Amino acid sequence: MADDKVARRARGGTGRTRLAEVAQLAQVSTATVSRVFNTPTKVSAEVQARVREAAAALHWIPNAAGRALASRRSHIAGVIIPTLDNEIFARQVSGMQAIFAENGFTLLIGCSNYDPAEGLAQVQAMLAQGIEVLAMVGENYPPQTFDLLRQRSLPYVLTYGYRHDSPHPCIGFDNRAAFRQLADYVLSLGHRRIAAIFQPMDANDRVAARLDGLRDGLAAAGVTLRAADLHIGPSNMDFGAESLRRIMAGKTRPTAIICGNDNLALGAVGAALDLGIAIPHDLSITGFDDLAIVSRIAPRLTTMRVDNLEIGRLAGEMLIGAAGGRGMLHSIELRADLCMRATTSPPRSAARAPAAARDSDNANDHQARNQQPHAGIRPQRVQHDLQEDKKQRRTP
Amino acid sequence: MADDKVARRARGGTGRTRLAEVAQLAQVSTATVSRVFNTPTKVSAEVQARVREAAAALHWIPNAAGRALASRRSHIAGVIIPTLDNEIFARQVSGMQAIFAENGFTLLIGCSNYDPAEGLAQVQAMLAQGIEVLAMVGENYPPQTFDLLRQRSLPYVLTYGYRHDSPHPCIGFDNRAAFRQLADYVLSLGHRRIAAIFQPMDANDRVAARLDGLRDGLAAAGVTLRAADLHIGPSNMDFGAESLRRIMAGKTRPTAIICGNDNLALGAVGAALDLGIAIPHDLSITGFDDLAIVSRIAPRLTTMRVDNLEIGRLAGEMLIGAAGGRGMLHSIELRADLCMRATTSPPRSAARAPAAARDSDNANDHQARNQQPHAGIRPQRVQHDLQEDKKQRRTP
DNA sequence: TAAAAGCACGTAACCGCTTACATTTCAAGT
DNA sequence: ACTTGAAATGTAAGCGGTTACGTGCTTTTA
Repeated sequence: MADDKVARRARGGTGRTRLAEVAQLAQVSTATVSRVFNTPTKVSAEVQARVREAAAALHWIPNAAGRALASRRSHIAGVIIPTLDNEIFARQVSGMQAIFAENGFTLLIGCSNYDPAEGLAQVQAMLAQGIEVLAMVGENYPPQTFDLLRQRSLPYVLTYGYRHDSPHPCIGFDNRAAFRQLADYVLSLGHRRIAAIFQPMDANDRVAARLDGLRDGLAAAGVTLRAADLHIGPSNMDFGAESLRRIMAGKTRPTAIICGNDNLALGAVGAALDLGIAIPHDLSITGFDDLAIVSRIAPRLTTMRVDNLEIGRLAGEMLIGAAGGRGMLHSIELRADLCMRATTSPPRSAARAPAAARDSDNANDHQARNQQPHAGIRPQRVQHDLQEDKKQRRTP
Repeated sequence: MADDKVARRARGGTGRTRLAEVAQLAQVSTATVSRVFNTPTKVSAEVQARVREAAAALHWIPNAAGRALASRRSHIAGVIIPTLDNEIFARQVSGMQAIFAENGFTLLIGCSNYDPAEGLAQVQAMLAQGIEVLAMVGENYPPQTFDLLRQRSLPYVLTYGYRHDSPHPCIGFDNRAAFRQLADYVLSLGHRRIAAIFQPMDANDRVAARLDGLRDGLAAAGVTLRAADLHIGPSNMDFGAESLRRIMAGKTRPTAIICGNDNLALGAVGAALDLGIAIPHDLSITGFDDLAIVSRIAPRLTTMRVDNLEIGRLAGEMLIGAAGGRGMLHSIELRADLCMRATTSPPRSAARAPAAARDSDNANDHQARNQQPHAGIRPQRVQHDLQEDKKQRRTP
């Protein structure tokens, strides 16, 4: 009776061919089939051939859920990025995916849209999916997020940013140091009145670090960033353009503008040109990221570059190691390279600039090297991209 | 004896808290816990509260593998794109992910790197993961791919391209018609010697369709595309630039160049400017895609726009419907809108051009309207972006 | 040459959850 | 008062694999 009912129960199933069917066709046990695909050395050649043939004949594709359940390994990795709508994150994901794919891992991608809470939600969803390891851009997530990870002792690594005093393993560059470098460079050109256009820094540790770095540099040179010269808003070209117009509408204009990233810089450059402001003669502008486009359009943007593909790869490799039990999680610092191009030069008032910039007429005069020099010839690329083509590499 | 051994067996498990533990703490059966989270209406309020409390206390996150196995539903969707390194695909994925997330689906992203075989491999991996539905860009996949899908009657939709005679449901625009439109536009400006720079079309149906559309248009006007004027190569700015130099090195230069996409066009424009060729006066250039950047930098590129975010959303919605058993898969054609901007104008030889272009000196002279005009005022946007701001919409 | 040690493969107990069916309870219908 | 049925909960059989153990057999080892 009871047996009847059980037998009558709809034979659930997904309809997909199962390992058991392969086993039946190959006349072996299910265990053997499993071994053929997981530990082939444990199965004789003949049997193996028979099983593979059967599997192929039935178009069998193993069911990942069943496998994950039984083996307690999902072979799924996760990565949380702010948005796919950004070349630099997309590139990181590309690098990571390549590594994970090579190692039989599926990569789950989650976008936080720059919202910490959404980031946490994504992490939870991924934990449900059974990710074995996780990479996350930045460290702006609710503390609870890291508790969850620690609780499950799930290997994770933060990417893009690097802070020597971070409590988490991270792979990236030091935002603060990078902007300090940028500030030093601009100051070395002789600029003393400098404005800044940045993306919002709530929920974005990286941006805050950048601004800190900028301030470090300015402070060291005795220059202050006036409140009126700091514009913070959406990270897009429109805001860059709008901010530039606002900045240049003031009574005393800065001679240089440091932007939080390339998009803002691109917008600012465009707006400046529209206003008839000569770049870099009347105004120097810098970006950050070295988006593919910025070195290919005029005026070629001075910016800083980080090898995001490499960040992705390194993160992938480290996490694969951690998932396998081999390898330890640790931090890796990458260099951010300054790409001096055609949107920076000494200010017109360079004659009155400090010693460093006065020593030699040309020493820091990128303008002379980059823009149409009176001599008519333009040898700028050679000099100009001096740093530009150096490969980025891990800091020793 | 045997019992002893069984009992002694290592208590496997992942270490994660399980539903059973929640049930125990809440003093209910596992079935009830499951119901609380899946069919809450079937559980009384008090019990529900007790269960939720227990789950929260234990930080329980359901195991997706177990759930998938038991329910025969993975709640996983897949999407295959050529590469993440492209704004248009990234945007499609964004749109799709938003919809899927809203519906409790996890989106798996796979990149084929423009390689059909790799695309098939990705599909197989996704089938293993148990995707319930699939979106794929383009239709360039080994036939076997579609067999697999049909075999499992897995709902899928192709995106980006649309062909009324396609055997698959697809959501996108008609590449051929779009390039026909582009060709007609360029011809209407009076151009008769036209060159083309395209990405490779092996393994890329979309590109072939584009070239067909271009040829359709030219043929209708009695113009032929000479072999020497068709340059095919990697879809990047470098190749665009290189091709332009090659084209302009010929004895008789074309007056217009139609590029397969914005990247190629961007490269061509840059190279032309470097050569001192006036755009669009000496040479008109068109792109395709309307990347975010191309309307923000000078000279603003004439191109065509497709709403990729919408494509993603529509695909997501349709597939969600299909996964739920509701809703049918069908094709949707979107418009591709021509964005006439500053890189196209009648050729210098317009005096000898057909009536349409001769009527007014300025009618189609984008150059005059967009670049610094002598008059000082620049009313071009109004006229110029006439079509540019129209929202793209589904073809009725 | 007998005992120990591999090998190759089969058996069956899970993995964590869902869900068909069984059971209990209680208000409504007759 | 008794049947009926809906509502709430429990019981336990899988879902499709993996893998610890067990079972014959063929090689070493002593």
